[in-house]
Amino acid sequence: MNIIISNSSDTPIYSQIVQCIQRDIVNGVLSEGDVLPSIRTLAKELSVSVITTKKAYEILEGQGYIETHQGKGSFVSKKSVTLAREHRISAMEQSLLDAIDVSRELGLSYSELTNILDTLYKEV
Amino acid sequence: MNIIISNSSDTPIYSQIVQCIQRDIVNGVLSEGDVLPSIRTLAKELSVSVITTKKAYEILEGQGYIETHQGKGSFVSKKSVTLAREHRISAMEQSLLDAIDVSRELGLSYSELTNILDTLYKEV
Amino acid sequence: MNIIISNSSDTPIYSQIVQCIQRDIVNGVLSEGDVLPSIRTLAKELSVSVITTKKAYEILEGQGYIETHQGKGSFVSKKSVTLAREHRISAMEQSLLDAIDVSRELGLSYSELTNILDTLYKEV
Amino acid sequence: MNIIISNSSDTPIYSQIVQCIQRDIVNGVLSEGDVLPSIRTLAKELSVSVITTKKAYEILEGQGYIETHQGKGSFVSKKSVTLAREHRISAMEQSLLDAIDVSRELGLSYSELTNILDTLYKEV
DNA sequence: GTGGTCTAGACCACG
DNA sequence: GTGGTCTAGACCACT
Repeated sequence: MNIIISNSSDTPIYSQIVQCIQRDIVNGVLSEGDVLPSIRTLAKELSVSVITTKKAYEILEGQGYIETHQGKGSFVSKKSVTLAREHRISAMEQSLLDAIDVSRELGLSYSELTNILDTLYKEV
Repeated sequence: MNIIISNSSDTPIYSQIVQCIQRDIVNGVLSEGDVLPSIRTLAKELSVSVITTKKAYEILEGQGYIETHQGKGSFVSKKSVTLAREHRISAMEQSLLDAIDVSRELGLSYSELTNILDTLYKEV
Repeated sequence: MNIIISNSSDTPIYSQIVQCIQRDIVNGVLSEGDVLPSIRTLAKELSVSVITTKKAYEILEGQGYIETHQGKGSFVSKKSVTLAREHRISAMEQSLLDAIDVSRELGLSYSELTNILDTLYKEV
Repeated sequence: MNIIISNSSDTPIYSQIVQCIQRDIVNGVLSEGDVLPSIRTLAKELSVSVITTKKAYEILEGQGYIETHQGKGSFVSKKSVTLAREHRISAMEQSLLDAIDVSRELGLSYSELTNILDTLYKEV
């Protein structure tokens, strides 16, 4: 598990934590049943407030990624992998839809759009 | 010119105004030298505070889209069209790059990515 | 007499008119007793409001540069040349004082300051 | 940190605040990473509206002098010292250029100009 | 009429 | 505690 947060970013710290954990679940770095660090441990590691890590865990629990059991800790849930994958797919589709919208707004044809995608794909 | 704002949106009202005007500049609805409605007139039309419309105009001026002169009003600047177009293109490229990143994260091939793009393009 | 105004400048138009006329008096383009164009004529030439030219003339009269006689027009006053010269000298001194202030703030020595002045003088 | 504002001045209060903070950065009174007083605290101290201090901080952020993060406060940025110094130098050069322009307009020689500078330098 | 500055409040999000 | 957004007024300068 690998969480890096940036104080200078404009996305809230708790969101950054949420995204990092979701990413690790998609990547397979975190698997079903794995234990997450306690909110206090994580808060210390990241030098942030306990409130902040707590909020992140609450969001992840609300979305079904993790399950928290009193006195035992937080665990990666069964459905988390499927959830995370669906989440990333819909994010990708939304990005593509955004690009399509703008390309039409700019008067570009479909082949012009795919050419740009092609170029970008080779670059990175 | 056509500005529609939503109070329930989570993007601030002044941002919505900024985006609408930028969009109208890209679309050619607003051209170089055109006068924008006064901050007070626009505020009445949209039923928002004068300060909100003023903030939108200040941002647009800071980005070089418009020029504001005391006692005269606000005007679409010369470089606005170029600026707006560049802005939209880079936004589209960023969307595509995001989609590419996620597709790789999910282990999709390039042809799988373009198939999704193709499907989405026909749908909307 | 040569008045050029800029709508995009942030100095008010009436100030620009005042400065242009003061400058022409210093330069000798306007001499004691010369007639100035009427406020209406000047307003037409410059494509500005009559109120604006009127304000400029009022300021010039208040400072003693011109004299306005009902039905005859506005004339360059006797003391205008002396006035204008003094005005420019004090403006120059103020600029030098500003530069001195900043040079001290930056920790520059007197010789460093004069070196910069020397360089700038040769450049322009 | 030392901010003094004048209500009777014709420069807006928020500009005065901006200038004071820029000056303190040049002087080294404020250094990279230092926390600025919160906009509310500063507003109380100066007996001005929160919006006025906020506007000052927004301008400083736009110019790159400070960084503001929600819930954390405003901090002096890395590049602030360089920025501030460059800013002051170009301001000083502009003052000198203005003085040179006027001296030529008045028909003064270079030595007459430096004599005036010399006199002024000793006076203050 | 226009924008520029300022006030004295309010509610929300973040830590 | 912090800043971010917004309101509903006010007075002034410029055209």
